[in-house]
Amino acid sequence: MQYFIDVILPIPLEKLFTYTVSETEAEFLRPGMRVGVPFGKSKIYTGLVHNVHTNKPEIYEAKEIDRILDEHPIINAIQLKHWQWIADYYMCTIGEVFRSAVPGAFLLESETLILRNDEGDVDESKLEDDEFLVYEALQHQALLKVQEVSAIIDRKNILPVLNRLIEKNVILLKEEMYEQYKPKLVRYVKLGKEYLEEDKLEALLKDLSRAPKQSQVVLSLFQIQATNKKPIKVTELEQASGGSKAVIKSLVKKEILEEYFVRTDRVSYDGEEDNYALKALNEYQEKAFEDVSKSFAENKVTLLHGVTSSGKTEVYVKLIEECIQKGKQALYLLPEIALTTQLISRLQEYFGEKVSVYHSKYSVQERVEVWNNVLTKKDKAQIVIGARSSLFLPYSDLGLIVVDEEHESSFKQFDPAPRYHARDAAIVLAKLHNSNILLGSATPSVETFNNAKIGKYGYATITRRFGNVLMPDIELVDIKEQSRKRRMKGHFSERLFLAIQEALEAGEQIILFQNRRGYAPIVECTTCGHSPQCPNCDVSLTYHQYKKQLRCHYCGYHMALQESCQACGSHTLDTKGFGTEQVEKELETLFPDAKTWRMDLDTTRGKHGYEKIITAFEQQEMDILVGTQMLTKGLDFRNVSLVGIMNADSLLNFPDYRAHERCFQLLTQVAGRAGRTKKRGKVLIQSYNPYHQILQQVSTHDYDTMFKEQLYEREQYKYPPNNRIIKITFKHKEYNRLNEATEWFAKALRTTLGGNVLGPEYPPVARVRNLFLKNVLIKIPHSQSVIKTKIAIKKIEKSFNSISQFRSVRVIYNVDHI
DNA sequence: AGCACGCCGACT
DNA sequence: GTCGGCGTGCTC
Repeated sequence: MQYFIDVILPIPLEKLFTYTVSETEAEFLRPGMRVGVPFGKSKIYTGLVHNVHTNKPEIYEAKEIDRILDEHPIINAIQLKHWQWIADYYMCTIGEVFRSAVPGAFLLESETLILRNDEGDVDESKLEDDEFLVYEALQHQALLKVQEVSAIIDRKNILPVLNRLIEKNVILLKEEMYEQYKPKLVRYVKLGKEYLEEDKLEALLKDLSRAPKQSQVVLSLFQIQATNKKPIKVTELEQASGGSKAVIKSLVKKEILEEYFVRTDRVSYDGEEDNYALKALNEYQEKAFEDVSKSFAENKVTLLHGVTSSGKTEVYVKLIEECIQKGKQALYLLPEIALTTQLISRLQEYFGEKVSVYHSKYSVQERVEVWNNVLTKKDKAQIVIGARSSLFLPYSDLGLIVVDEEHESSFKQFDPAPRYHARDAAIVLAKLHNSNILLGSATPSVETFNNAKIGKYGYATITRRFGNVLMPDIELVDIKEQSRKRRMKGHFSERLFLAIQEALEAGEQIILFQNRRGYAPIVECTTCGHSPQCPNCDVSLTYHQYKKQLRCHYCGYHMALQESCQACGSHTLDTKGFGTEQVEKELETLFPDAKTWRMDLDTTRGKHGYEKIITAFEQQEMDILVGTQMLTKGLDFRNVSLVGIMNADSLLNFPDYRAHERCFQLLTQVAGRAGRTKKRGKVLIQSYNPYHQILQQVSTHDYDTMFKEQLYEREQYKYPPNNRIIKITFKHKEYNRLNEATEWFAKALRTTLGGNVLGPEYPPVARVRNLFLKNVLIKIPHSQSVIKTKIAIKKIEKSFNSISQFRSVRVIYNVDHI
C-alpha cells in the first residue's frame, strides 16, 4: 500500500499538493503537522498536512517529503475549518491564510549550501577563473552560501558556474532548513562542586587574595545566596559584585564557578501574584452584564453598546472571569492602536499571569512562545489579549471572545491576502467553538447595530458614563465665519484659542486632533501653480518641516524641500492645507509657555513608541497633545478638560459610502477623551460646514438618528448591510493594458451579473509605486446568492487569465470592502 | 508567490 | 561576444 499526504503550502495557489510518505510516516503524521517538502526545482518549503490518504495521483508522480517538522500538530481541526471559511469567504487561497495565520518563524525555507566534493579528483588547470575562485574559497571554508558565492565571483546569476562545478566533481549542493525559533536561555551561575564545603571555601578565598575582583565576585555570590535561595543569574551577579563579564568568565574557566542555562519565556508577567478583587459593577453595568448573560444563554452574538467611558471594560472583565472559572479560554480582540499598556496592565491586575498579549509589535520569537502556550493550554495563556491576528492562535476550548471597538475599520485586513474582517471571522470562530461572543463599542458600526435591531444579535447598553460623569459638552465652531471676520489665529479660531488659554490657566490638559500628519499636504508655487508630485504615485508630496523634507505617504519616497519652484524657478512657494506638525508649530507661537507634544506615525515608531508619549502625558509632563486618530482609542486620561478638532471637514469629504459613519465614530471617540473625571469636558469642533447633519448629530450625541439616516442612504445606494459588496482592484504598470483588461473584466461581469457592476474607475490615487490602479465594484443584493456570485467571478477570472496580454494584470479581491 | 527557462538590448 | 532585463509557464 502506498501512502500520500495532501499538503497546504503558504503560496497563493488554489490547490493542495500531494506527496508520498512511507507507512511509518503515514501512521505518525496527522493533519496540522508541518512537513518540509521539495517544491519546484530545488527549494524545500514548509507545508502543513491537510490529510493522509492512499489515493495515488494519476497524472503526475508525487514527490517524497523531505522531513517531518513537528512531533504533534500545531494546528487543530477547528482552525483548519476556520481557515477554509476565510479562504472561501474572502476569495483567497488557504495557503495565503496559512501564511498569515502562523508566526513567521514556523515557515521555514531551505537555503542552498555549496559544499566541496571530497570524492572527486580536481584538475585545477581545467577550472576557469570564476570556477577557481569558488574552488579556492572552499579550501578555507567547509561550506558556502549562495550569497557568498555571488559575492566571490561578483555575479548575480551563479547557477551556470555551479552547474559546471558539479559537472567537474568540485562541489555538491545541499538544501538545509534552519529553525528560526530559538528558546531564550538565561545564564545562571553556582559555585563549583569542589567548593561546596566550608573549609575548601576558606582556602579558595585565600587563593584568590591576589585577585581582588575575583574574590569580590565570589563573596557577592555568597551574600546573594544568603539572602535568598533562588538561582542566581549571571547578570545579577555582575551587578551585585561590580565584576565584569571577563572576571566571571575566568572564574568559570577555573571551575570555581559553574554556569548553566535555563530556558525562559520571553513573554511573562512579573507583577503581583494576587488577583485584585473585581471592582463591583455599578447598577448600569450590572444591568448590561445581566442582559449580555441572557443573550449568551440564547447563543446569540451580542452587542454591548456603551457610551465612551461608561466602563465597558469592567463588564468584559466579569465575563472573562466567568469564562475562565469554567476552565475555558478567553480572547479579547482589540484594534492594534488600542492595545495600550494602560489596558494590558489593567487586565493583568485582575488576572495576573493568566494574560498573554499577541500583536504585530511582538517579535517572531515572542509570538512563537505565545502560540505554544496557547497550544499546550498553559495557564498563562488562558486569556489572550491581542490584535486581529490573535484570532489564529491554536485555541482548543474557547469560551468567550470579546471584540472591543467593534466598529473600528482597522479590523479589516487591507493589504496582503487574506483580506478578512477580524470581527466577522471572530463570529465564525465563536460558532466553531460554540463559544460566546460579545461586540463592544460606543459607536457601533451600522452593520452590527442593524443586526441588533432586527434581533439577529442580542443587545445590551450602558447609557451613563462611569461615576456619573456628564457627557462632554460639544460645541461646533464655524471657521468660515471666523475667517471672513479675520478672527483666525493660524488654524485656531478665537473660540478655541481662548478655551485653550483657559484650560492652561486652570492647569488642565488639552488634546488637539488633526487627521493628517506632516506639516502641509501640498506645497504650491503661487506664480505658476506647480506643486511637487511623487514620481512613483499620483499624489502631491507632503511637506514635513522637522526634516525639511517632502514625503509621499503612499510609497515612502522623499526628497529635500527645494528653495525655488522646480517648474518656473521663482521663490514663491507656499503651503496648502495643514497637518499635525503645523498645528504643533503654531502652538509654539500662540502658547510659548505650554509644553506641547505630537503623536502620529512619525513620532511613535518602535515598540514602545506610543507608550512613552502616553505615559508622559498621563503624568502631566505636557499640557497639549496634538495627534491623528491614534489619540482616539482607549486612552484614559484623567486631567483632560478640553478636546479640539482642528478641522472636521476633511473627515466628511472622503469619497466613500462609509465616510459619514466613520466621521461620527471618530469625532465621538475623540470627544470621549474629554472630562473623564468629575468636571464636564468641553469639545470644540472647528468646521467650515457646522450645519452638516453628521456634525449636528455628533454634538447632540444622537447615535440613533445617525444610524437611521445612514441605513436609509445605504439602502438607497445598495450598500451594506442589506447588500454585499466585493471590490476588485486591478494593478498594472501599463496604463493602456490596464484599461483594456479592466474593461474586458467589467463587461464579462455585467454579462453574467447584470446591472450591479460599477466601474471600472480610477481610485482617488490612481497610481501607487508605479502601478496604475483601477477598481470594479460589485453590489450583491439581498436576493442574490453571494456564493454563486463568487463562483461566477472566479470563472471570469479564469477566462481572463487565459488571455495572454491580461495575465500580467494583478487581480485583487476585497470582499466586504470597507 | 517564487523560480527557472528563454529570448533581446547594453556593456566589457 | 556575455550579462542580466523581463515575459512565460510550472510547481505535487
